[in-house]
Formats: sequence, structure tokens, C-alpha cells
Amino acid sequence: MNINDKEFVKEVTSQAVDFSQWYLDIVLKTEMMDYAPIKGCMAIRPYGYAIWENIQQLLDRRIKETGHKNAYFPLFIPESLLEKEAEHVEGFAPEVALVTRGGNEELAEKLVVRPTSEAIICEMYARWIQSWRDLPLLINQWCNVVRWEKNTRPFLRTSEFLWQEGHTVHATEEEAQEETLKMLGVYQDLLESELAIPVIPGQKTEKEKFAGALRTYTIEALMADGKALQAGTSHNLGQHFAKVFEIKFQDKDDELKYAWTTSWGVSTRLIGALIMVHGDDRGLKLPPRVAPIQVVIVPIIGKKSKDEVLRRANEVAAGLRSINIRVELDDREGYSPGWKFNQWEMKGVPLRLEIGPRDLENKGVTAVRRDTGEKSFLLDQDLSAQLPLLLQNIQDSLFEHALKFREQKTYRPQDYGDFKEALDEKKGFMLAHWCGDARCEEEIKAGTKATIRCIPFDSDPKDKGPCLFCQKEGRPVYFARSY
RNA sequence: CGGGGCGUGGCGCAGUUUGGGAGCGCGCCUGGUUUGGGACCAGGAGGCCGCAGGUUCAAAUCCUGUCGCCCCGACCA
Repeated sequence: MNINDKEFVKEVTSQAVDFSQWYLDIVLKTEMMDYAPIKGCMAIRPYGYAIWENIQQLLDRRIKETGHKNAYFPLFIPESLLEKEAEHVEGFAPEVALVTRGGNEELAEKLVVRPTSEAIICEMYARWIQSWRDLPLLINQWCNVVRWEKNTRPFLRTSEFLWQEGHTVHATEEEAQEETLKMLGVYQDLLESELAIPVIPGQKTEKEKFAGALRTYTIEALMADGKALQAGTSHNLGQHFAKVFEIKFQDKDDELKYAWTTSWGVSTRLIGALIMVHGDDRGLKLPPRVAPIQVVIVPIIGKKSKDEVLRRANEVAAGLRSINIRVELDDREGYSPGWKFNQWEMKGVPLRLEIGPRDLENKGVTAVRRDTGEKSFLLDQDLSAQLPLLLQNIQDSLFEHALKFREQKTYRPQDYGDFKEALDEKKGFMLAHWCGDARCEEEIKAGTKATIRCIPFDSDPKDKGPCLFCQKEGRPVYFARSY
């Protein structure tokens, strides 16, 4: 039997049996999170939080490199502020948590727990901006937000979640648009080069756009069960918020003008994406760039060789640390090597090194990849040169694997019947023409539960065809059932 | 908010039909033997059976209510 076919992890439901249960088993058993005693809320445990910290670090660097600064705004938003932008309040009202009391007193004005911070931030921006010289204003904040969700799932949709939200102000529409697309590009780069998740960037339809936005852009990823996940969004807010919050500036031509704002965010949902894009029946498969532990060393301790093996294992660990590899030496006693192998595979550690008497004799270590199960023997003298390459190789092949999967799962249905059949039987993305009419979009959703994930940027302008629903001429868009 | 399911040591469950000892497996603790794909032996700790009422000589079990969680749908990062 091939090692990959053996059922090592008995506690985890198979993806094929019940994908949703598989997901829940994984997040609990790898100790990424635990349910908290509040509906829809979770405790993010150290192993899950370490992934978030890695994502934060990789993204924060990019946010700063593109000229943004971090700041922090209040958790509470006076209800009247949230209500200023009509579409915005309509979009978020059903899911806000309200604070009505402070201490022993009823509040004169109720406070919304931020579901997103446009309102409070724009309120502050109006005070800070007077001249074109104050622009662009480029700020990001890392924080938690609360949305009272009816249907929650760990990491994918929780009542409270962690994210970053960038909020920028510009003098011109063109600049705001450029910013909106630039940050979408940053997200795409983050996902593809760090999380090894290929995404489709594009624009959201009117129906799917952010409440209060002029235009919303998105990166869409495909999960292993064929459902799409919105992994990040970037909004051109036009002058909607500037007008209601009075963000005005005096331009070079002396005229007082309303500014243009944008906002963009990604959340802890990305952790859910990592799990569902790369994971398999044996557990997580973490890309080395975000894995809390990149290399785990499992010493094979025999009675006679114990001291020698442990000494060598410690040496190897120290050597890897010195070249900035995140390494863990699992020298726990009382667990057999086989048990540890399974444990660390479930936790998705990209590479395992086994060091036992045989390896000592051969002056090397045995390396086993989590993604392919491939075993190799590395000489001690080659370790510091080989391991970074091996990790990069794993990173690349995870991305390639996910990309190939997405390509195989992207169909071009001929007609509506074909579309419905493919959705049910093959799942995945359906690239089909759409006339642009919201009514067709609505009908398709009602009939199939599939939504337009995005209008992709990269489609050929000459690619025209009959709308999936009404047959009028349209352009290609991605449909899918989604999380 | 609709439909379904579940609440019994840390986890997974049996026991509830037909009321009367709170049990099993895993995990945990101690000691010993082990260690190249989830080791073994011996001893041990741990639960007012989600909560509140009620029926009864007696309730995990029957009745009423209530709370929570999970899954699937309608709405959303």
C-alpha cells in the first residue's frame, strides 16, 4: 500500500464523506481554535494565531511598502454616525451589535460595535483634512470587528473576527481608483506568493458590492470542495462617504472639493482558505511561508543511541534556527515516533526530519515532505543549503497543485442547462457570459444558488457571447456557489 | 429566521424505549519496559448526566419549560 493511501489519522472525517465535518475536525484537532461560550465566537489558539501573525507580518510589510501607516480607531461607533450613509447602514444594520448601557446608566446615544470602520474613520478624517496638501491620506488599522451573523463557521464566518482595514483619502477619482486596484494587487500577491493560493481578481457586480461603495473589487479563490471563497476586497467608495461626513479640501485651484475615499480588507478568513485549499484527509498542509513550524525534527531514540541522537538533533535544530528556519524539535518522551509523525502531519508542518541511529551512521537526516510524502536522505553538510530550497520547492508545488486544481475545476458551460448540471456534478467555477442585467443575475442565483463571484480583469474584450440566462450579448464572468 | 441533530469525566460514545448500581474506549497522572509510521504492563485521578421546575419511595431515564451548541437553507469578510 502506498503510504499516502493509508489511513493514519482516524479522528479526522474524510473530505469525501463530509467536507464540512472534515473542516471542523481539522480546526479543532490541530488546536487552531476552540469554540468559546458565545454564539459564533471562537478562541484562536496559539497554533492558529501563529498563522495569523505570519500573515499579518507579511501583509503589514506590504501595506507599509505601499506608503500606508498604521493607526487605531475606536471599537464603538455612535449609532448616528453609522446611519449617515444610507446604503451603508442598510447593509450593516441587520448584523450590528448595539451597546445600550454603560455601567449603571442607559446611554443617551446607543453605540454600535464596529462591523467595519468607515463611519468612525471618515468622521475623524473630516477633521484632519483641509488642503490638497493633506492628501493622499493613507491609513490602515489592524483590529477586530463584530457582525452578528446567523450562520457561523470557524474562521470563515464568525461573529467577531480579526482583520485589517485600510482607509484612504484622495484628491481625485483617478487616484482613488488607482489605490483601490493597487491594494487588490497587494492582496493577490500576498495570497499567491505567501499563502500559495491562486486567485481570480475582478470586479463585483452591483448586487454583490460593498454597502456604500461605488465599485468593489475582489480576489476569489476556489476551495477543495469546489466552492468559491471571497478572500479579500477593495472598494472605491467614490465620494459617498466624503459627502456625508464632509471630507472636503481646498484644491490647488482654490476650490473646495469633496475627497475620494477607498477601503480594503482581508481577515482571519484567510486561515480558513489555507485549510480548505491545501488540506487533505490527513490534515493541514501549510505553505512554508506562513507555517508556524516549517521543519519538525523527530528524533528516533533507541536505548543505546539516546544521548547521541538527541545531541545531534539539537545541533541540527540550532543550525536551522541560525538560518531563520522555524524549527521545532519534538523530543517528548512517551510518544512513539509514529505517533509524532501523524500528529505533525495533521498539523500541516511542511517538512519533517527524522534523526535516528541509522542517520547518525550515514552522517545525515531523513527528510519527509508533507505535501507529497516523498522521503529523501540529506547529508549533514548539505542541510543548510538544501533545506531552504526544499521549503521553497514545497511552497511552489503547493501553489502549482492548487492552480492546476482550479483550472481543472473551471468549466465553460454551453448553456443554462449545461451550467446547472456542471454546478451540481462538477462544482467549481463556471466561466459564462452575462449580459450585465441584475435580473438575470438574480434569476440564476434563485435557480442554482450560484452567484457571480466576479467580472474578471483578464478576459479578452473580444470574448462576447449570449448571456447564460437571457441570451443577449454579454461578457464572461465567474459564477460559483460560495462560502 | 425556518428545517434537522446533539447536550452523560478532557474527547468520542453506551445507558433513556421498560425509573432502582454512572459505565466503556481514547486521553490524563504515577512507576517500569519501549521507541525508523498512532507501543506495552501495572496502579490511579476525574462526572451534582446542560439548566430549572414537576411526577415518584426513588429520575441520566417520565412530564413541562428553558438555555446552549452543531449541521443544512434564506442574509453576509
